[in-house]
Amino acid sequence: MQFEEAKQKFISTWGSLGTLWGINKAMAQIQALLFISTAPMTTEEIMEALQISRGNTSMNVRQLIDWGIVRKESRPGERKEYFSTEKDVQELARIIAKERSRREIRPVIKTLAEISNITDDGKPGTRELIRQTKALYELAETADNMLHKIVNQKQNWLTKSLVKMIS
Amino acid sequence: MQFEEAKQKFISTWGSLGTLWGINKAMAQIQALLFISTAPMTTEEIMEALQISRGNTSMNVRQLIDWGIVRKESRPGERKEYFSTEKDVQELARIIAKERSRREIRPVIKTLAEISNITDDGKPGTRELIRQTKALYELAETADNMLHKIVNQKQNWLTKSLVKMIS
DNA sequence: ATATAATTTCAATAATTTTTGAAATTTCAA
DNA sequence: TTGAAATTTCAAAAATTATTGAAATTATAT
Repeated sequence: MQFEEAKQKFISTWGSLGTLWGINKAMAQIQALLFISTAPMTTEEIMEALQISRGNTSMNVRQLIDWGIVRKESRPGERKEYFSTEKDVQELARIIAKERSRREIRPVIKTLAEISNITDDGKPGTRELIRQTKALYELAETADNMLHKIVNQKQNWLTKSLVKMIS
Repeated sequence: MQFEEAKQKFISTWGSLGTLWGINKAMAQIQALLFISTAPMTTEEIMEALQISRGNTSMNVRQLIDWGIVRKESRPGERKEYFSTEKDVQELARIIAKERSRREIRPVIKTLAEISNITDDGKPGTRELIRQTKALYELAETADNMLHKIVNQKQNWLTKSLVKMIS
């Protein structure tokens, strides 16, 4: 496999993986492109590399900036903007985990808490609803906390010491 | 909030959360419905409760069975089938984690390994591609292993002892 | 074995999501 | 300031994904 092929493969793999962390294909592909780029890129260059429109590029780059994954930089004497992504995978994981939690997990946990707190009228249906939503609530809460603990770990968890620890 | 409202809210919340674990809305809603049901349900009852078509119900129930989350049971003297879901949240989490890993994470890890193993021709672009895909590969591999370790934990990880452990 | 209830399949349709592209707006070098 | 380059916006179009419903198939109580 040559460079160009490998590069395309990486971009498309990462792009289709977008769903896994809750973003769309173009957004994930832009991030992938910047992630393996040796220098910040302009809108024009991104459009060219991924064969997508200006509007699409603009909207998705903006979203990546909202997520805190991409940074904008300007160069003196030049009007156009240059974009680059967070290059450290651990920091990337930390940002993604935090954002997904905030955008999707926390709201669900909140709703589960509300539902599991309805008044128990003693009917079996109500009982089961309360019991099961409570169980889900606890699971979600624990998982979410655990995720934060792991990604915020100062020491490098890639060293696998953490994995060994919980084995 | 009354039972009916709470029930609908739970089904729709869980349904929209489907994307988080990679399944579609109808599939997630059926699972939600069964999860808080006090007894196994027939196709007819699911259709009625969720207001969806027979075909849709059939396909999504089958998919849930493929995932190993729903079980079919038949009763002597009755031709129709009854469906029920795994009721234990930890077991549910275990199944979902295992399936998502197998279906989506492992294939991506495999691709990342392939890409990071292309021959280094010394060009900066190639260097960066290799460096970054390797870093992602290691992160993904570690995270995937960790996930398995956690959900397969025999002792109840909801007790938060595990969370405390890695704090 | 048969009749029929139950389930599955799948082409057609609907709903949703993504992308485009051109007009409107903003930005900043000169 | 000015004006052109750059960016953003957003309605329309395209692409994708989900759902329907009726015909075909399967399963089983009698």
